Amino acid sequence: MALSSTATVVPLGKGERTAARIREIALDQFSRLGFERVTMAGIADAAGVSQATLHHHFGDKDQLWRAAMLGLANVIAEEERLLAAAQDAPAITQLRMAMRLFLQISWKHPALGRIVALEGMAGGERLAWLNEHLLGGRNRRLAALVRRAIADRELKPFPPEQVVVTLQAGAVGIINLRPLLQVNFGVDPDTPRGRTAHEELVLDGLFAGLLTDGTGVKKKLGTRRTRR
Amino acid sequence: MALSSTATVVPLGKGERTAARIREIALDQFSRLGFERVTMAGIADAAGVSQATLHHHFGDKDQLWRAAMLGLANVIAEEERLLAAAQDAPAITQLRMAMRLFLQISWKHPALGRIVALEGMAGGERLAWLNEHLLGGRNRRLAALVRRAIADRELKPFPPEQVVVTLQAGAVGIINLRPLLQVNFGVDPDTPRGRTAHEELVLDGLFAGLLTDGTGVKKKLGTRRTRR
DNA sequence: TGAAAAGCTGATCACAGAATCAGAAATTCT
DNA sequence: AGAATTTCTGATTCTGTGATCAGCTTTTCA
Repeated sequence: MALSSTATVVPLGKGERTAARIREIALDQFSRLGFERVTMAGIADAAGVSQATLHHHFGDKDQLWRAAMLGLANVIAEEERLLAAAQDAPAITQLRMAMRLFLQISWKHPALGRIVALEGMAGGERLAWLNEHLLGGRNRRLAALVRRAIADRELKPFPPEQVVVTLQAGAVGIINLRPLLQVNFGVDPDTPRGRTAHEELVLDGLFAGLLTDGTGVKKKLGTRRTRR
Repeated sequence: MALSSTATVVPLGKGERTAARIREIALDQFSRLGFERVTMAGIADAAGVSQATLHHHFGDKDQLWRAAMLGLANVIAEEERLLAAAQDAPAITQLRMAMRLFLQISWKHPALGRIVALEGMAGGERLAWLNEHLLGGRNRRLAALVRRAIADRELKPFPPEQVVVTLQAGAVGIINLRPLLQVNFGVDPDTPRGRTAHEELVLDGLFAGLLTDGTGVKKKLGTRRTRR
């Protein structure tokens, strides 16, 4: 039940507090199990309220889902803010930073990656909603960065939209297929060490490629950490 | 309702025919919607039989799921066979071929990638089953190839298991996040042209990296097609 | 050809989960 | 304090879904 820092200073009333708690729990469950496997009773239980309370605050299950998703808006805004600080850097640097940020943020807020993967695969109305309200702007901005990086001759001239989704899909896939990693190789990526190794692998793998440059020596790239 | 070529020569009886049809439809629906969103009634409807028939042939929903999944065994066997033909080639070549095969096969049998993604993300009993009965051997074989390729100094020395899952996740993610691609950029990867471009992007992107080598000229790699 | 087995169905049951509602309890407002 | 409003609940309804079963039809086979 660790709650995120809601930046509001207003001392929210009782109703708003339980509503917020419900939203958090709902976000967690929705992202973990997917829409269908989540039950109103389950959320109510975890939140320590009656099922009817959920309906009182949010109407129906769909509306609760949307309310919960808006909790991710903060997360994305956080990424935007950190990225905006580097807006004068070369496009390729910003791109790399964006991917690193996404991985780090996905680590801090696992719901983000899981939701993108789950709904991105399912398609349908919920994906459309997510895109309109949460992801669309970010994706368009990334595509613009890719275009600039290609113009700068820093990226190979693949179709920019596909590059964005490739980067995104790679990251999302890797974040979410952890169970596969665990089941197959007994590796636990849920440790600080494992996580860092994973990040490096993803970033270097995607950007610089897995192949050596022929000499057997891994060329060290600019992987400097984003300052916090 | 285009049915795949069941290689059996025995002129299967009526019961086996409908059972096979049910399995096919079930595989399609399970991979598309995930276990929970699939209903027995839906499958029965699509197969043109009564719901009770499903239970007659397969017992319960879980058993039907497993029966349907075994349909993928052929697909994986097909990959194995094509790959075995190149077992004397360098490990890195085999790896690249394996990835290309996986992409091509996933195109021909979309259920494979979707299932791996869906269940790989969900974890749980069904993933364990899949791993034991379908994917485990393949993954271990890929890991061995990666190890050899690293020993040959062809791949950077990342942890082999993570490399496998990275490759797999990248491919799976890209195959399955098509709706995301479509929603965001209006690109339709479901065309021969789009598909090929996609394959190249994934393979070159993952293996050689998205970055140019500094000269702005894309180094052409051995992307020769597997003969059929 | 006739009996046995296999294939299949409509009807029905049991149950989980979403949604509703009247009213109790708590909070806010004047 | 007392009214009004908000917050919350237990009980209930309703719908969708998995599963069962008795019996009809078709196929198999001796």
